[in-house]
Amino acid sequence: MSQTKEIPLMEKIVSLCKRRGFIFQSSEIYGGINGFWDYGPLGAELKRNLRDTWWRAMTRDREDVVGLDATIIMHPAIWKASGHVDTFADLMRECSITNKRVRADHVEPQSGTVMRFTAVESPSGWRMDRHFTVLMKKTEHIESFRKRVRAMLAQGAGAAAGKPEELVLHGEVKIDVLENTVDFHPETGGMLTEARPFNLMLKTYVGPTATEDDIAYLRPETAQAIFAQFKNTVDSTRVKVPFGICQIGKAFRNEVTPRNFTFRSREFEQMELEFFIPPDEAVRIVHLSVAPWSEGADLSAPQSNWGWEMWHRYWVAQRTAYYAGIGLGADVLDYHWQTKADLAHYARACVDILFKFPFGTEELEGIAARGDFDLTQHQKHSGKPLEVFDEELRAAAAKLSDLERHDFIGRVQMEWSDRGKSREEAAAFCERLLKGFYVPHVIEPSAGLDRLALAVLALAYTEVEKTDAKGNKETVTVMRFHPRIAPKKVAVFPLLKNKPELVAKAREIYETLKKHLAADYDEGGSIGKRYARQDEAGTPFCVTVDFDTLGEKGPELKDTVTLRHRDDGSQERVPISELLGRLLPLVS
RNA sequence: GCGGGUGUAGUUCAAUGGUAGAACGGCUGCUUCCCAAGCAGCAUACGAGGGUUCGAUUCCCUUCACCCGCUCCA
Repeated sequence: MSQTKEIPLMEKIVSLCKRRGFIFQSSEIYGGINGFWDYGPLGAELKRNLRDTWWRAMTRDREDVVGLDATIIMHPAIWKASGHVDTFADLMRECSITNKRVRADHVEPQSGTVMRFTAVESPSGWRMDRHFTVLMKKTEHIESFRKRVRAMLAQGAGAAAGKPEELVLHGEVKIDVLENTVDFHPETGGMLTEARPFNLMLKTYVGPTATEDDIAYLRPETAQAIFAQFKNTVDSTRVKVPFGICQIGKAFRNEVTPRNFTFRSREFEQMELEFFIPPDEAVRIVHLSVAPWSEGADLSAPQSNWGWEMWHRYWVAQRTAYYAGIGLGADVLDYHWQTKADLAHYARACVDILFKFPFGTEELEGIAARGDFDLTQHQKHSGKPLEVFDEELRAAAAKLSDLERHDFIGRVQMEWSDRGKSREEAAAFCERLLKGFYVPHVIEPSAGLDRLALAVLALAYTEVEKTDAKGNKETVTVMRFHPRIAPKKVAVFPLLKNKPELVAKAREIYETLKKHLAADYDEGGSIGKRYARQDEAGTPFCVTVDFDTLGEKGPELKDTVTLRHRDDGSQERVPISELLGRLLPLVS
C-alpha cells in the first residue's frame, strides 16, 4: 500500500493544535506535567469566544440569571457541607489483582479459604510470574473458584492475556482458612492492598505556617460558591425565584487517570448555572396543580405552574439550542438519562449531553435536578437560613381552609415518606411553606469549557483532497469553526507585498476591521499559502486587495476587494465600504 | 494505580557506539502571484537524570511525558 500510514484522527488534531497554537502541553520545556494543558494564541481566542457565547446566552440574553465570580479557594467547611471532604478523602484499599477500589471501612468481614497461585500463562505465550492471593468463599466450588480467578486475571491483564478460559494457573496452594477477615475484596476476593488516603481534591495551605490546621482545597467544582453566595445574591439584587446564578471558572481534581488530550484534565474550567425554582409543593399551593411533563410539551417559555420536571426539560432544551447556535447540532450530540440507580442519592434526575468525540461519545455537560440538597446542606452547616420568602405563596396559602391545609399536609407527608423522609420533617417543611418560606430547589446545567473547546476543535477538523496545478494530489486541513466562535474572523492580504499601494490599502482595511472584529494581516508567501494558513486557523473570511482595488481595470472595480469564504473557497467582489456590514452579523 | 507501546527540528519521518539527514512548515530576498507555484538563502532536534565506555542520540537503569487497554470518573 502507500508508505504513509494512516494517523488516527485524534493524533492529527493534537498535532494541529500544537502546530497552529491552539493547545500546548503545560510546562513542555520541562517535560510536561500530566493532566495540565495550556491554550496558545489561537486556542485562547477560541476559548474566550466559547466562554463569551455561554455567558451571553445565560445572562445578557435572559432576564432571570445573574453572574458570579468567586474565589477558587474557599472556607474548608464548604467542602464538608457539600460532601466532598467525606467522599474525596477516604481511606481506600485496592484489589491486588483487578485494582478495584473499595472504601476501607466498607469491607464486610468474609470467611473462606485463602488460596495462592504463583504464576499464570496463556497458550499464546503471555505469562505473568507473580503471587496472587485470593479468598475462596466458603460455599464456592473449587472449579468455579478457579474459573473466577482466571476471569479476574484476564481482566486485570487486559488483551495480552487472551481468553480467560485458556489461562493456566500455576502453583496453587492452600494457605489458610480464615473467619471474618476484612483483607479481601468483597466482590473479587482478591487480597486488598494497605489502606491509603485517596483524595481527589487538590490541597494547599492558607497562611505561611502551613500546618494541618491551615489546609484548604482548590475547588473541585464551581457550583458550591454559588450556593455559598446565594443569600448575598438574593439580598443584593432584585432576583426572585425562579432565577439563576451562573459562574465560569477554574476547578481542580486530582484525576486518577487524565486521558484523551484535554478531555480529562486536573485543572479545568466549568461553566455552571444553578437555577433556583420553588418546590413543587409551593407551585401546587399557588396554582392548585403542577404542569405535568409529557413528550412534546411546550418548553419555549417558562410558565409559573412548572414543577422541577418541566424546568429540567426546559434547561435541556435551552442547552441544546445553545449548542446548535455554535455549530453542534443534533447529529453530533447524544443524551444519556441516568437511571435511578446511577443517580446520586439527592438527585431527582440527571441527563448528560454527550458529544461524539473521535475517542468515543463522552460527556460535555450534565443537567441535574438536585432538589434542595445543596442549600439545605449549607443551611445546616453554616447555621444561616437560606430560605426565600414568596409573597404570592403566602397569600395563596392564607386563603386555604383548615381542611385544605390539613389535606395538603397529609399529602406531602405521604409523598415524602416514599422518599424516606419522616412525618415530622414533612410537617416542619409544610409549616414554613404555608407561611411563604422555602429553600429553593435547583436545576444545574454544568458544562465543561475545555471539553467544549475540544469538541469544537474535533468537529471543525476537516481534511480536503486537492489537486494542484501540476496534478499532484494533496490533503489540506480546514478548521470549519462556526464563524461565531472562530478565533480570527477575517484576514486581510495585499495580493503582493512589494507594491506599496497594495500594502497601504490592505493595512488601511485591516486597521478599520480590527477595531470591530478579530482580524489578521498577512503578506508573507504566496496568496495561496496565505489562504491555506487561514484555513488551518479556521478564519471564515479572507479579504484580498489587488490591482483592481486600485482602479487599474477601471473605476467600477475601484475600492472593491475579493472576499473569500473558507468552507467552499468561493470568492466575490465586495466594496470596501460594505465589508464590515457584511461580516459583523455573521460572526456575532 | 496495573499492563503494553512510543519519545530525534514546529510537524511527519530517516540514519548512526565517533554528537544527525529529509520533506513540509517558519523566516529573509526576488517575482502583476487569487488557493501551500518557482528561485536563492537562513534558523531550528536526539524528553530529563544517572550508569557502562576513550567516546552514548544509539547499550543499561531511573524518571518524566504522550498513546492504547484495564481501572477510575459528583
